[in-house]
Amino acid sequence: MASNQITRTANFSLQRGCHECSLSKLCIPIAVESDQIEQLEEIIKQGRMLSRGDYIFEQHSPFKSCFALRSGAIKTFTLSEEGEEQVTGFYLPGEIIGLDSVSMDNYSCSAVALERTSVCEIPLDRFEDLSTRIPSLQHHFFGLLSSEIQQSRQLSMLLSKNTAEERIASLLLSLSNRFKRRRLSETHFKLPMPRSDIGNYLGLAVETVSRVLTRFQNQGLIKVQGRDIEILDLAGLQVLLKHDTGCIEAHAKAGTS
Amino acid sequence: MASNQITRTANFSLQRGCHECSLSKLCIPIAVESDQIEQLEEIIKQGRMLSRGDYIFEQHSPFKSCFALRSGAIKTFTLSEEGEEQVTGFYLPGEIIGLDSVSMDNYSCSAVALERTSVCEIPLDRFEDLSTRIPSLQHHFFGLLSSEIQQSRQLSMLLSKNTAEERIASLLLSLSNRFKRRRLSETHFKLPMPRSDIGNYLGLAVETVSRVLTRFQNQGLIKVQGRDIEILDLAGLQVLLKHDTGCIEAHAKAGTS
DNA sequence: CGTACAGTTGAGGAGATTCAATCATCGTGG
DNA sequence: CCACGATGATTGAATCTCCTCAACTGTACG
Repeated sequence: MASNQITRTANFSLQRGCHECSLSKLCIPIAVESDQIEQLEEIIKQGRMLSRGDYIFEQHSPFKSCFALRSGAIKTFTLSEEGEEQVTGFYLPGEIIGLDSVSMDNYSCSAVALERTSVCEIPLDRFEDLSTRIPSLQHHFFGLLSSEIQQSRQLSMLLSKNTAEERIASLLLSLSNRFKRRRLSETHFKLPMPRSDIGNYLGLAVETVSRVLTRFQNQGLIKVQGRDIEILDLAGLQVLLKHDTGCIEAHAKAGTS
Repeated sequence: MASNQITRTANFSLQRGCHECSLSKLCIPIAVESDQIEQLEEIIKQGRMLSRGDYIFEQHSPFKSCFALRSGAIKTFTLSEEGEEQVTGFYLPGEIIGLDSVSMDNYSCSAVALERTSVCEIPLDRFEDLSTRIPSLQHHFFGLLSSEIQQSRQLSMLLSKNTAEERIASLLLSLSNRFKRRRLSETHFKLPMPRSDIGNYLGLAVETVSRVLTRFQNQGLIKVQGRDIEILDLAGLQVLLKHDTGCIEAHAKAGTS
């Protein structure tokens, strides 16, 4: 059971709170004045640690909270009746998961850690309450939800119109951008997910993902070594997507407005 | 210019307000007490009429309002740099458009009437303001945005995993459900959009849409006569989608929670 | 009544999938 | 510490679905 896995890893604070968090300029705190940040900290449960494979929440279980990702990486997915998995998103630090289940009774997907990960819990009833008192917070949250819609739309567009190469280029560039935003290298990073998850997410067979990556390598666009990716020709990848405006951001998840 | 088309059709009230609107149980009013409904009416501009081809708003123009669809039908779409159209959604009475642009500076897509249509305008700054005073309204709007995310996710899943037949079956069933919700026939209706828009939306060539529809007809699932659709075997269509839970609702847009 | 436009139908081709086999990598236990 | 199994990743060959191109038919509207 997932719930066991969650409780197995103790709840302890990595840091004292949002005001000291290195991600505060990417995450929710960006929406509130510094003198209101303690009200935010009051409702947010800090830094739960998770190991790879641990569930943050499970599809169909009662919805209570969204989660802000502090470190690590998370994938969300749904299971069909036949138990087939469908990956719906990858999330990196500073991004928020569970937005698609807000004000639903149950989570519409499961979330699982792809590596050692820590998250902050945002109980939504208390957050809604706080939002009515801090209009800028409400405004920000509307924006988060809205941009999540837009990003999901762009994913749909990517899936409906673009080839395998374009889809994978798009994902690589999205990851690159998101690493860059955190002041990490935009050209050299490690994929947090296996090929199978990439394929599942992008509507491609694992084999196709593999083939495209080696093709990119042969073209001198990237250098692949397992999950280690080095982008040699950023512009070259971008050219592949020139068709669809903004699809570079298609997988970038909530976090900035 | 689209703005000309908008002003060309005069702004006049079809009905006095939300409290008399036949869609009040599908639309925003469902979220507020009857004694608060006048506060809602105060900020909502009623019943602007539009002809086929008229724009409700245009991509990249400044975002101000969302719109509730009162009658008719609307499609939303984006244009790529090369001017290629990408249909992002179809909307029917009781549903709300513009949610993907909330708290953005500009609309992220254009919205155009597919037939004679009337809409109610919801200026978002005033709506946000009202939301802080009516928590149930804020809660409802969070829910609207959230379910829009979910529906967009389900569309992504549909596009990434399903065949042409499954996609089209899904759209037909979605329309059927949405007509049913408005107490119209769920088995006999008129498609508000041309085949090209269906194909564009579902990531299929027009020819494929046509072929699948005739195939469905030959299989006795439906009866097609141009845009006139009669579903002869509702269960049969549903069987085609048994794989993906919920994708029947994938195209159903915001309106109920 | 003819000109657009929307929709249908057919033939051929391309991209991605599936099936199958091989290779690499990582964590674990002997 | 190395061998081993398991999982992840790669590569090849055959197949299939859907797209493209093309021609044709039907329909709406001036």
